[in-house]
Order: sequence, then C-alpha cells, then structure tokens
Amino acid sequence: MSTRTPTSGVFDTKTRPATGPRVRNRVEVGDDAPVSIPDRSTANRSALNAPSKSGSLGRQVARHLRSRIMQGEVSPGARLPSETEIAVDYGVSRVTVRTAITLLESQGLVDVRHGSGTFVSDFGTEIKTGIQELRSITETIREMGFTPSMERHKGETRAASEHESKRLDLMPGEQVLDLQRAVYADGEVVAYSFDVIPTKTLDAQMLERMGQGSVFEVFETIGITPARAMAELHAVSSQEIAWGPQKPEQGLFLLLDQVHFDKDGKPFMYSKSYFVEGRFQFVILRTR
Amino acid sequence: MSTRTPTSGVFDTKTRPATGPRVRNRVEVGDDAPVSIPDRSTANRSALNAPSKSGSLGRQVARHLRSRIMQGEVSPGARLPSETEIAVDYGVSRVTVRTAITLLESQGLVDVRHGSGTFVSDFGTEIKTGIQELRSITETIREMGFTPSMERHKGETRAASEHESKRLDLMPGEQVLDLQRAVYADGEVVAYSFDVIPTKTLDAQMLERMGQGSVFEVFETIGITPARAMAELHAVSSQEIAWGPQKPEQGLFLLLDQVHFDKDGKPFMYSKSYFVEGRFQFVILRTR
DNA sequence: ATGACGTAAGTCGTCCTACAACTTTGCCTA
DNA sequence: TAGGCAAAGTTGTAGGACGACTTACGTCAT
Repeated sequence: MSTRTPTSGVFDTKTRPATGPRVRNRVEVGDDAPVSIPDRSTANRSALNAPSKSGSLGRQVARHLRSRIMQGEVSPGARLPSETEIAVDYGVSRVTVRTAITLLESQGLVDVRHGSGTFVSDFGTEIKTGIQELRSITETIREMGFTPSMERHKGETRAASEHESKRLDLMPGEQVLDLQRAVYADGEVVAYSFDVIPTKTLDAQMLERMGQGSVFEVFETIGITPARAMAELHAVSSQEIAWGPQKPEQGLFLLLDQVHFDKDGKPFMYSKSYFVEGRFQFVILRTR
Repeated sequence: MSTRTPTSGVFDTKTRPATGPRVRNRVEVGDDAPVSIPDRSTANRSALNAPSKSGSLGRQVARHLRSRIMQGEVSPGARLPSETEIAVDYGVSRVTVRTAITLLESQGLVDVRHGSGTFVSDFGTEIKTGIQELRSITETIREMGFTPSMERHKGETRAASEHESKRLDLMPGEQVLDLQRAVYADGEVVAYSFDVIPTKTLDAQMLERMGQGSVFEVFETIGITPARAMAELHAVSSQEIAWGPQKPEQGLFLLLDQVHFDKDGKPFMYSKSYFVEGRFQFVILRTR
C-alpha cells in the first residue's frame, strides 16, 4: 500500500531560506489505500449536534466532513465512502450529502469523479492556509502550529477618514477605533495589523477588550459573525509601516486590504494587514 | 420598488489615482428591483449546447448563469428567478439548478436566502477579477473590457532547473520550454509572465504555437484541461524582472508563483506571473 | 387612520425513489 | 496471453412531495 505518492512534496518547505519561522503547514502526504474510514457505526449522526448548529444541514455535514478530512482521518488521495454510505452514516438523505460534497469540492478539498468516487485532494492538508478562508490571523497562526501573540502599538478612537467612511458605509465624521498591532508567531513578527472599527454599536468595555485578544471574539459576543470579506492585494515597499526592534529592514510587505461583512451584508471592520514578505506563506488554491 | 440598495457603492473605483489603465471592472450598482429577467421564453435550454459542452449539466448551467449575471442581466442585489423557474427555463430538473446555484454561492457570486430567494451579491460584478478563478491572464483582461496583447521576449527550450523539476514532477535534466512574455492591456504593460512547460508530450508545431496565442488554448487541443492550480503569493521588489521601454521604474511586483494541474492531478505548467503593482487589481472574496 | 396579528402565497431545504452515465473490476472467450 | 464483454459500484439527473422560512397582504381591534 505504500506506492503512488504522485505529486507529493511539490510544495514542501525545503527551499526556504533560513529566515525565522516560516508560517505555514507542514505537508504530510499520506497513503492511498482504497479503504476508507474506521468503523463508527452511526456515531456521526449525533456528532452534528454539538459544535455546528448553524447553517443548513448540508453545511453542517460539510463542516464535519471537512474537519474529519483535515484531522487526517482520510489520507490525501484516498477515496471517501460513497455518498450513500455517508448519507446512512449521518442519517441524512443523499441529496444533503451531495450539497455538502459540492461545497467541499468548490473549496478544492475533494475531487469528485463520475462513476468512480470522491477523493481527497492531494493538497488537502495545505488548504487550510488558503487565503479564501475567513479566519483571524492569530487563529491561522495557531492552527499552523505556532504560538501567536500580539503587541498593541496604538488604540484610540478618532473620526473616520473619508476613505474609511466610504468603505465602512458610515456618515462623515463618525467615530472609529483605530487599532495598530504587531502580530507575532513564536516571538517573531510576521505582520502589522491596522484595524478600523466603528464604535457606534460598541460600549467602552468592549473597546477595551478589542485591544487585547481577538477582535473577532468580541464581535462574536454581540452577535456579529463575519460572513464575507472583500480584499485587495498589493505589494508595498515602505519604511513607514513597521515599528519596534524587529522592524524588517527591507520594508517589503504583502498588503491585504479588506472590508469585513456580517451575514446581513453590513460592513463592520476595515483592516489593512501588512505581512512581512517571506515570513508568512500565502497559498491559494485556484479551481476551474 | 426602488428602495433598499443596502451596501451599494462600497467598492467603486473613485479612489483610483490617474495612472494608466487600471485593470479592473467598472462597478455599476444598479437598481434593486424584485423583478428579474427579460422574457426569453425557453431559449436558454439550447444556449447550453453552444459554448459549454464540458463538465456536468450542473456546471454548464452554473457557467451560463454566471455569464448572464456578469453581463449585467441581473443587477447586483436583485433577485434571481426561483429555482423552479430556472429549471423550467433551462429544461433541467431543479436538482441540477440547485447544484449550479450551490456552486455560484460558494464562489460568492450569489446569496441564497431560505424562504426568500437567491440574490446577486452586491460585489457580484467585482468577483470576476477574483484570484481563485482559474483563467489565463489574457482571458481575464479581455473579460474586463480591455484589449489584451502579448509580446514574446524569449522562447527557447532548455533543461529544467532542479527547482522546476521538483514542482513539475520531472526527471532531472528533462527539457522544458522557457517562455518569457510581457502582458499588455490596451497597450500598457500590466504583467511579466515566465512560463515553464515540459516539452515531453509536445511536438515542434505546438511549441511554436505556444509562443503566440494563449498557452491554455494549445493545451486544450491536446486534451489537457487545467483543473487546479496551487499558487503562492509574494511581494517582490527587483530591477531584474521587467524589460523594454515600459519597464516600471519602481520595480514593485505582486508575484503569483503557481503550478497548474490537469484533472488527473498531474502538473503541466509552472509559471511565475509578476504583476506590476497598481496596474492590475486583485480582488479576493473570502467566505466563511 | 393606525397598529398588531394572522393568514396565505412564494421560495428554499430536505427527503424519497428511480434511472442514466460512467468507471472499475474481473471473468470469459478467442 | 490478449482482448472484449458483463456486472457491480458510484456519481449525475429527474420528478414529486413536503417542511421550514420569508414576505406581503388583508383583517381586526384600538
């Protein structure tokens, strides 16, 4: 069973220059047994209740399958159980399983072959680093096996600029929280984050908590869940961005300029994230 | 019915500096009529035959719906016809329409609301610039309303480097076509493209045609269809990349370093695309 | 006239059953 | 041994049905 491994190691980290912690997943392309998943008779049916109550059934199944895949329960390249089996396993209809699998396929996680089966993509383990995933930076760093930390450089309320008002759909002169922080992975700076948050719907206590932990967590407590983000990508070379003792000398950054929207399509945060070139690995999966 | 327009105009092009042709879509946030689509009785059924024969029926419908949306047939924010209507319109089952819509939803093109309908995302017209779409650069430029052109700077066969062999899964020393081209939009250079293509499965005539038009078109004729691409993003500042009279002086580029895979998961091209910062707009839609 | 409430129509979500299209396997035959 | 054929398994599509949710509208009481 140890044959194959076709495109394995295409994207490993060997070619990295020895420059600090390269934030990225380790690639572990596993076996390709045509077999599938342990016994687990009908346990997955109830597994849906606990963590993922939100969204349609299809989404819930997709989430659960996704986590199982990423935890390595199915090796990259290996076949998933048939749609019928999965349906029985989760106690849902095959239609629901199909919507779930369609979702995973569009995310590039699996590869559906007519008449043959559904296979886990060979770069399945990479994808969680993907840029189209909506996660906070610290969360991403943690998932990649590093210890994230942040250092607040600035945190004050001021009037929004014209540019910010436009992106956040604010009235001119409305108050915003201006948050400037450095993001570290295992003690090395990997990004500089500039967040702008309207204070209209926030009280003082929340503003305080924003500066400490994850901004998204605070939003979560008041029922605001990020649903989408529109981002622009830019290459930036400037000495005006970074600060502190670890300020990178070359001043090269990858800028992720993005507006975050909640599920109702309302913008609730505008952030510019300057990633230090070479320290943070962006992987994109493009699909047909 | 002319109310609403919730988050319209969040991403317009007003803030562009007057620097040449900014390759990007013009945003035309239209009305938000709950109405839908012109008459067209049952014409769409046959419309599927012509351009899009490949892929499942669901994919074909998705492609066609996609093009209709992007051509502005439905304004952003407006509702699509109901799934049943679309099914009748195209002469397919509602199941097929649902798989198509699921696809579009996962691409962020539409927003499906239970009990209400399917709505075109407010940034619908932007997304075609999206990075997760798999298209050639020239194709993208053309879709954005500019006239693409290319100028070949170099086109020769040589042995693959170790780095390239690894990414393309080649034996050491295998021959590759080294293609270096400048990409123009309306006569202004927007990118510098470095493609490396294994010559093993190609004859001389094809190698010649590679240099001229779209590389993907040539691959198409021999049955190789791009299915996925893994890309890395980098910010690059260098004077060694560009050439010619329009060589940008600041030397700032956004590098898309990617390997293209066919539907069998085999790599068939390795390309580095250096986009001149500020000339080419990258928009990313991130979803939950 | 105005506001709250309930009803009905429209739409998406899920289910069931059935069959077609495709892939893979393995057996059978020449 | 090589080729082809058949069968089993899997995904793709179809049609019908009902539940869940949203919206609009009409009714009724204030």
